[in-house]
Amino acid sequence: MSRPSQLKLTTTDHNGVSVIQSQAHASSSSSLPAAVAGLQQVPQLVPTNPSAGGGKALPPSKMKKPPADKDSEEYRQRRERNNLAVKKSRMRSKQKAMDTQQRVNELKEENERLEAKIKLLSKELSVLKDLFLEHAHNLADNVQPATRYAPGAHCVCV
Amino acid sequence: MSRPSQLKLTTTDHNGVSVIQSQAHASSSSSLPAAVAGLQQVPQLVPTNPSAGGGKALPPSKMKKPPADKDSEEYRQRRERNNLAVKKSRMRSKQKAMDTQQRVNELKEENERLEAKIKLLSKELSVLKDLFLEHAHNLADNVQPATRYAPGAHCVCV
DNA sequence: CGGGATTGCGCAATGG
DNA sequence: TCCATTGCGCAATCCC
Repeated sequence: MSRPSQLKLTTTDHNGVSVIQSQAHASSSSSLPAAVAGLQQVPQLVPTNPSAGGGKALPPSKMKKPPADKDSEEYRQRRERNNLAVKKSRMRSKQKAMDTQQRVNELKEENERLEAKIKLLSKELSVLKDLFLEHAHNLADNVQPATRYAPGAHCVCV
Repeated sequence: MSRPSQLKLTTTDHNGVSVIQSQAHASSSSSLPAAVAGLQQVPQLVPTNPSAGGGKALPPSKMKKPPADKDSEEYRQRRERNNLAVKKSRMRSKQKAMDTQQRVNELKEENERLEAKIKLLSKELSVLKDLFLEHAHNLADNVQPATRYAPGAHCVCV
């Protein structure tokens, strides 16, 4: 049935969110080449949505998703891991795209090859048929002067 | 041409930047958590490096690069525009990828079609050639013994 | 419940 | 100057 997997999320975001970002730390970031983008994103209120709509069967587990303490060491670790995963995923995605593009090129080439072959075969066939025709005419002339083929008729022996 | 395009930004360690972004606003409806990504990025030090290395030809224009005043109205405007552009660009990118994939499928189909045709033509050609051989034999053997076709051979005149 | 893989998104640098 | 593209990080999900 329908897959509600994709939230719509009409983000008409006006984020006028107030944020406090204090982070005085020697981020152990993986020394990215361009630390250029040393940004940081500040999370916004995360709805600790406890009792969602139809929820009911779920045991009342604590459901704690603390505000992702940016200072937390574990947090940074998770972030770094994810960043890595993201990079990997994107690389593969890009690679796949390139592969697909290349496949197109290969197929196009192959296509040309095949078309050329078809052209060749067609020509060969044509020549052979003409030969046959001629032969047929000869036979007709010599053997049966009476039986004439109408113009355009062919004699194909199979 | 040395292009200092890539800032190195040796963030050796004091990356500890603390920023305070207070913009308490009646977040009115925007508090919508559903706006899952209502984040904000905090910029990092942007080296307002005025006296760069080899620069020289450029007229001493004001060279104003205010560290992106987040509060600036114009800033927000630019950001929003860019976000829009980004979204658009990504959409096109994705679309292109899908198109490419579809192209692969089409080409594959076309290929099969062509190969089938080749097979057909080849067969036709083969038959015709055999016929030729047959006739050649007949002629060579003699000019008399009428039907002397090999078992299975046919002579069809059309 | 954990953890990598994806995905949508915003920011900034850069290209045109 | 503006838009387009691209690399990157964050967070929410998806999916084992």
